[in-house]
Amino acid sequence: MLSNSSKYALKAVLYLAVHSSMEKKILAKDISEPINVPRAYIAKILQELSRHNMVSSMRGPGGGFYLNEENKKTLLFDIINLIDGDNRLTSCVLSLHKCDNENPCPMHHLVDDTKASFVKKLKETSVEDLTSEIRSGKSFLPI
Amino acid sequence: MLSNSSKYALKAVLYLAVHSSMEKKILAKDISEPINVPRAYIAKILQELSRHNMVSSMRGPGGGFYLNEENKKTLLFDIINLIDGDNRLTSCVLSLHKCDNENPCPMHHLVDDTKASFVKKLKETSVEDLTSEIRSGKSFLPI
DNA sequence: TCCTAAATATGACTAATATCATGTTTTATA
DNA sequence: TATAAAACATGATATTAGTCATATTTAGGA
Repeated sequence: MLSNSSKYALKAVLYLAVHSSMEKKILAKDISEPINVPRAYIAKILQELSRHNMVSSMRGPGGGFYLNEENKKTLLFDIINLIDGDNRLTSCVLSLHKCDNENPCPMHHLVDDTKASFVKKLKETSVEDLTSEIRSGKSFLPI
Repeated sequence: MLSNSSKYALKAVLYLAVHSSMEKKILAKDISEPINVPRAYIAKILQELSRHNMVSSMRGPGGGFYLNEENKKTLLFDIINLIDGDNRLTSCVLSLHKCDNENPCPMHHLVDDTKASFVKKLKETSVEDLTSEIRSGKSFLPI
């Protein structure tokens, strides 16, 4: 469904969303431990996210990663697309190029609506939206 | 979502379902071409399916692969599980081990019902079911 | 019974993904 | 302005998924 990398990206961003702010930046190594992702690896992913304006960062002493207000509005869909590539989510289940509603593959009807609704949700849910859920104790971000 | 291998497996089985019978066995190489999967690779997958009774085969001259009536009742879920391993379909989106309905991860609610309905469909759909769809021209199995 | 055609088994190779390591640049502070 | 702490960039390694090749076994037909 999702690559490890994009799962890591989501976990890191959600962690930042809950624990960081402009005044409280967090080091890569202090993100890696609680979300249980290798330090150097999450650093690399954070840099990619930073380059595309999905997380904010500051170099030097007192620096680190954090989310600004704009970052928090990032859609889950955009994070996944950045890390996993454009069409991992939307391509045919059997990877048939010609598959569409006019020329459906044998599994098309079986998965089309569930997939569409999944993608729809990813497109209408922002980091911010999930954050409030976590804050209110409706969901958790453990290992 | 699904690994290439299990997509290949599904395509091969569906191809056999439509084109083969006990009297009309098909060679691995004559399956590989129409479904656009490397010959040696699909052979390997077919052997795995054969070992687990999801396709039938016969060695020697005039041999090949085919589906018997029992094979056709195989559920899509079983094929995917065999190739991709038990919990690829059912595990948490973020790969959190502790994630369940009592302890949902932040994305749990977002994906739970769509995933459940997807798995449900895979569990209640057999190869046979899809075959009739293909035969009646409601869906297609091209490249 | 010998030859050939097929699946089967096994292992080697390749490519993609994931992980690690090292050096460079930026920024704050003394 | 020197030093240290951090992100950033790049490339190397390891692991896994996917692909290929070769040898073995089985079955049918001459």
